[in-house]
Amino acid sequence: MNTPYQDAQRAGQAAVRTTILDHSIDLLVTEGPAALTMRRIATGIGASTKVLYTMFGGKEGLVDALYREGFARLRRVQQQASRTEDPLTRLNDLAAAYRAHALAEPAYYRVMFEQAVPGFRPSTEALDVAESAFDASVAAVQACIDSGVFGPGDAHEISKILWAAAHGAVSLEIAGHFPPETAARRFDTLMAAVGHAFLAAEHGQGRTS
Amino acid sequence: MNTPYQDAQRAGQAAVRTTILDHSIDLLVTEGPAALTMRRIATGIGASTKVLYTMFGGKEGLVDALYREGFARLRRVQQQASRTEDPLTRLNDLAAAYRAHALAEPAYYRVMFEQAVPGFRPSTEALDVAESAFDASVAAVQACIDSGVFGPGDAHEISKILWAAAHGAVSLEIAGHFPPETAARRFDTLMAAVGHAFLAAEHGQGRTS
DNA sequence: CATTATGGGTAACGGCGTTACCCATGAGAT
DNA sequence: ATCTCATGGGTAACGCCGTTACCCATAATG
Repeated sequence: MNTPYQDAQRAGQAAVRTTILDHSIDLLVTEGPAALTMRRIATGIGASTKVLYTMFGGKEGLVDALYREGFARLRRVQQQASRTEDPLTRLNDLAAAYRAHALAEPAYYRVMFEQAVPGFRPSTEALDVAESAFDASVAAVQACIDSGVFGPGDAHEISKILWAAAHGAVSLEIAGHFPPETAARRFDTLMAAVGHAFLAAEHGQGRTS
Repeated sequence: MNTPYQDAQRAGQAAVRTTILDHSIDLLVTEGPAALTMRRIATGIGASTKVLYTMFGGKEGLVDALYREGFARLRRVQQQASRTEDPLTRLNDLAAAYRAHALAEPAYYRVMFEQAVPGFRPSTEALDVAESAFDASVAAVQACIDSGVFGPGDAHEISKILWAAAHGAVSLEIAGHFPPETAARRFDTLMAAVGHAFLAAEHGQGRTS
């Protein structure tokens, strides 16, 4: 399919690509989004800015790659948190892991949800990557439904709604609207309230079509 | 207390100040956060950038003023939406108004919640202004508690949790994670689910301390 | 009328994303 | 083996940005 030359070329490009991304991530995490400039990345790896442009097409493309990486990390964290057997406590663990991860890597969270890079909008492929970070959550919700803890419903839909709730609480916390002492309690109260609405029990509020 | 001269001087400064803010808002709403530069504001009002710096101290101060204005508008919208008598439908109206306002003025929403201006963090006074935008919501929750629709609880706390839920759903919608057709339904489902947890009825989930 | 403080305009500094230009390098042809 | 030529990366510039040092006109004070 490819000549050995093309393979080698491509391998070299891939190596350069990961080098660039590694250094960009380093800048992002250690100095924040403001330090993420094309010049600093280029000089940091000992190359000229031209390389970044031929390889990523511009800052937009580079940030898109970081955006994907951010959700890939979230996905990893979510999968590690979904080993618990009991479906309901597993959902709890996933929510807690979501908040912990957001607070632990605020730079990524800003890129992912707070438009830290001024004009950036994720591509549709990037949004798909983001979507896949919540596979574990969907599976946990499905397990809750299958085991009868939750009433019947669309696991995908319920997972999205849980995500919205978790994201809202974490987002306000990071934005400074929730004081640190109360933020954790409010997060737990909100997640418990939403989860409660989907329980199989008694009365039929909160169904999803 | 003040000499007439000082009064006149101050009046002139206040007029210049509102002129600057009006033009900044105009730029923000019509061209988005990227167009909000000190140079464009200055040339737009026919002055030099120096005026902006003597009056606001820098871009940070100017954006802080816009941040306050954004929450002042939200406050106004919320108060207009809180004329309904029945407490529970009033809460519903407030939530709907919150989402409608966020979608109608995305530029403000970005300044308020998505760090549209790269390094900006609101001052504590600005956060207080933000807080006051939710007075109507707190009052509605208190009315729900007083009328027995909600169980006993801290109205302030419950209002914050409702805010977090609404914000999460709207934020994901604006970020592109919720397709337009489903966003409204998800918002309603989430708000219904959270509200349901605080109803006075039967079982005691979702209390707030 | 002379002096002095104040406030705003000019023009610059350093940094940003981006790109036009140029040259070295190496593949393919003769 | 030499030549031609396409390609990829470095240099340096362009036009922005936020910010500020400098200068001068204006107006209050003696």
